[in-house]
Amino acid sequence: MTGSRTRQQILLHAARLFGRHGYYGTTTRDIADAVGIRQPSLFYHFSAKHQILAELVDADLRQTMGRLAQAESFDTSWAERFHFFLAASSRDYLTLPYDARGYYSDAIFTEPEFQDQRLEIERFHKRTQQLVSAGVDAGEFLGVDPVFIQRAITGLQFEGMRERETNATAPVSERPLQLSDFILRAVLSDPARLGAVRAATESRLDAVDRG
Amino acid sequence: MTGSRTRQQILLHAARLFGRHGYYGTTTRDIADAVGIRQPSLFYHFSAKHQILAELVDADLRQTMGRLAQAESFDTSWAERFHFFLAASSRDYLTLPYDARGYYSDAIFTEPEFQDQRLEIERFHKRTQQLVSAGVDAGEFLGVDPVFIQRAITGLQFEGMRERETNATAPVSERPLQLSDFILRAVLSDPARLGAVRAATESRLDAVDRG
DNA sequence: GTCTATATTCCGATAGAC
DNA sequence: GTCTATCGGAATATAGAC
Repeated sequence: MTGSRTRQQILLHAARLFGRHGYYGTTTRDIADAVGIRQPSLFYHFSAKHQILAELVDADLRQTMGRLAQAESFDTSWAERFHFFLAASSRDYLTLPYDARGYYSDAIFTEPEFQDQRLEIERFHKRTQQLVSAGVDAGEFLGVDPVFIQRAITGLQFEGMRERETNATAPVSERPLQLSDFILRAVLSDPARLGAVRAATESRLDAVDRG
Repeated sequence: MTGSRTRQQILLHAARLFGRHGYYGTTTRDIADAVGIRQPSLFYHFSAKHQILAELVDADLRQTMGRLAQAESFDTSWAERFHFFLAASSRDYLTLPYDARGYYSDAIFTEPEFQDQRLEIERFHKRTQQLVSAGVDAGEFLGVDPVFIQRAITGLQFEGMRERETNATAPVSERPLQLSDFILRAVLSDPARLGAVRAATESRLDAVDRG
């Protein structure tokens, strides 16, 4: 993410405060205090409070959509594609200092100033549902409702974000594979495949890290 | 829930608005407009805005804790107890006109005026984790992290509440068993048991309905 | 780029008439 | 039990000095 050091600090602390107290529960004064500047100084870097959240969501959606494209590009089973996507995009919580994925279902995006984000989130949700549908059609997944699964992912990632922002001792490094294992166990027609699927994801994540 | 008709209308519309826009994103004027009264008239029925949310949470926690006690009282396997609790407490979304379960992880409860609710929610989370741990110790469940499972339930129910409040066409009647099946499939050591476990829950829910 | 000072709007809550 | 009128405080955002 580009911008001056102060600008990055604003994004970092805003993401953490939004995660703890929500968008409306966080004031521009709270953000400024966390950064160590006065409240009006925020408006030199951002034209409005909602621009801060919009930029956080845009950056995260770009990365998450990239993870989806990366997963789809693998020449492998739907189970491995899905598991990799879930683990990799969840793991991005760890490597990014801030993350707004948990807001993907938030009612905040019904506000007119967030229309661009709402439309992009809808596209992302649709593509996630298509990934699940493909696995169902191929017989790899049980006849689950793709909309339910997509909403389950959103709920689990929202809760994961909350856990990171509200619980300093959260064992966050285990969560990405816990989450992807949890969802795959719930949808796989043959749960015995999970061990191999997980191993494939681990080797792909290692490859991504090295290259 | 006791109280005059207007008081019940306030609780109903407040729950829906909190679900759509969050606690801070909902103003007392929004609630009053939905009920069809003027904003100060709210304060004849409730001494403060936070008393509205507190009452919603108290009523829901009473019911949910009752479901947990009911599930624990059954002389059966941990899988059947857990599945019944998840389906029954999720189904309460349908029979109650309003519900605040989705807020159980909300940062709002770190505010001092919600201390009572925070402590009761912590007790509820602990008991849920104990139910999962018992199933793990008995070998019925995989060696999952009870804290992760409890947070997963919270995330899934939060998303379920959001779906009900933001999507008028949501197929909400299927969600309770979808949710309990989803979680049980993810934790059962022997996934083949799910059919029987689900059947047991369905017959228990029928029995509960008949009295 | 950050500051002080302040405009403006909005929110929760109270007072008192009916 | 609901209303009109309004208070006090807090929130976002702007103006202009440094």
